[in-house]
Amino acid sequence: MSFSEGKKATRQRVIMTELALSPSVRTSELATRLGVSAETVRRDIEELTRRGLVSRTYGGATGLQLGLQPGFQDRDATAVQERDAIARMAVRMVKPGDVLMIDSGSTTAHFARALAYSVDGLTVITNCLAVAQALAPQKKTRIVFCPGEFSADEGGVYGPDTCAFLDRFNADIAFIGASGLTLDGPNDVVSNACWVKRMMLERAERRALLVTSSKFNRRHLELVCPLEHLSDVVTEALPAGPLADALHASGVALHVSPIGHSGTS
Amino acid sequence: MSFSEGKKATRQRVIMTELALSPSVRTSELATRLGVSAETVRRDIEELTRRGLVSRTYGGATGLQLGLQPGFQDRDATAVQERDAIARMAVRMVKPGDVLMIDSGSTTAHFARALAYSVDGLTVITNCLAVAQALAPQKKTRIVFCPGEFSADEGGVYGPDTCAFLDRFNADIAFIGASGLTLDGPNDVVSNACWVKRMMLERAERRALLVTSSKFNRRHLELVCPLEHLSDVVTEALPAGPLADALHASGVALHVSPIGHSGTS
DNA sequence: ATACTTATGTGGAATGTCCAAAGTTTTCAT
DNA sequence: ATGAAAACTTTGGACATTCCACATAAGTAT
Repeated sequence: MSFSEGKKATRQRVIMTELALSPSVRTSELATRLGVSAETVRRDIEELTRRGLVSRTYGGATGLQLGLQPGFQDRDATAVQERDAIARMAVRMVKPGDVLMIDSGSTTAHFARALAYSVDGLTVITNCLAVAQALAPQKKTRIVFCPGEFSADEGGVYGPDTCAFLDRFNADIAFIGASGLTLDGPNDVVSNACWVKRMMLERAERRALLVTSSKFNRRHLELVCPLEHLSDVVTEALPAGPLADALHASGVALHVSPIGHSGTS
Repeated sequence: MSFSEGKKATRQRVIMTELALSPSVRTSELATRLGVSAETVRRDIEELTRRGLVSRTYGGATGLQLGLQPGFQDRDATAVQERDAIARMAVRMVKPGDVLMIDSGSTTAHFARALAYSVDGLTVITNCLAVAQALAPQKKTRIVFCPGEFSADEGGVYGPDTCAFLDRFNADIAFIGASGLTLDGPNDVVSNACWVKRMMLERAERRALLVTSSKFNRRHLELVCPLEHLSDVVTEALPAGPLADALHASGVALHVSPIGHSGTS
């Protein structure tokens, strides 16, 4: 049983630690600090870069943008325009003084950003780090954060504690996201997330789903709830075929916000 | 009526934008892209660095650690070396598998970043956004987040919910920060924060205070606890005079980590 | 216009970085 | 032990970046 972990691994761990403390490191400094040649450090950095843990620069390396969580930000980078459009449309559902529940997810985080400087006097209950962060600068918004186990992939907290906590509150509107939307209803990959969504829906007067049209007809592990449980769906393109019919039949209010109102670089 | 904002300002804005998109920029590339000499870009970067907006590197610049709130950030920008030293020292108190409670604050956030890639298999209970964010990429760490009202200034959650939640757990070590440290003990400006700190101290085996020496003998609104309640104090310079005596008399283990072991820019 | 401050460009010396090739040490399986 | 592979250091030359002093340009107030 090896208790040590190999010199290379140790070195690279030091590099990562250093990088967590300051935004950039220099090859030469690391070399002296680690007592190895610059070439070795270069190789280490090269390897870490290949593994996607750091970003190489001339003369050293930098950590990658924090909040660039693999699962989270990946999705966040794509479809910015779509999410913008949805966010803008969803903001119009909110009026000053409302109590909102906002689910974790990249679309809902976008929504929170749009909300921050648009509506005053809100109370927002969320399990999502990015949402809290987005709303934080707006002092007139009260933010209640849920307890739970933090998941880096989702950028939020989950678990029984989260659900039990949510159960104590009443909200005007719940805004949730989803991995997919089918005739059955919204679904998600992660079971824990489903429970949180369900709880939010249960405790809110209006129940809005925020999804990009790319999620239409995508079926994932677990169904969040039947379509009829939703009161509103906000998206950026008209659904077609059976899904459109099902939405209509369920009495869901459909908010469609075509892209292209304001260019975000 | 100036509609434009001056060439320099525009240039620097471009630099910031570029930096928001990729973790680092190169002087040479910016120079050609902006159509100015490298010397000018260098001067721009230098100025941005002085303003605390970017961090200069050899050959370019990188953005600074994201995820730190404004009020938070302000304090964080200062005394980086001190906090680094403290963080490194504090990390040595932690062993794999420990259960930690980490308070919100800029020093503790720094500590969390240092911890992220240094020790495996931790469970961290925290009320601080930045701490969760720092630890998130390290998959082997379990992060439990407290409920509560989110305070943008402090970058964490507070309130009765927070305290009640903490009361359910037992930890090996609690790491707390403070606004000041006097003969009486650690104190803080914000009453809510004090309660959280107290609760953490109460639920942990070892009780460590992380403070920069600039906090010595500073008296603020509320006393967190008497000196004797602490088991460890981690700082970067030896306290002097009565404070030193008091610490010694209280049986507190003092960990001093002088600055300058590893030059980080 | 003139004087003054601020921005920007230029050139060269000093220093730092990169890369590849070759030599040395360490590690490890047999 | 022994040989082979992996890891590391060294070396030297090509190239990039920095720094500094000074020249030039642009903008501002008098």
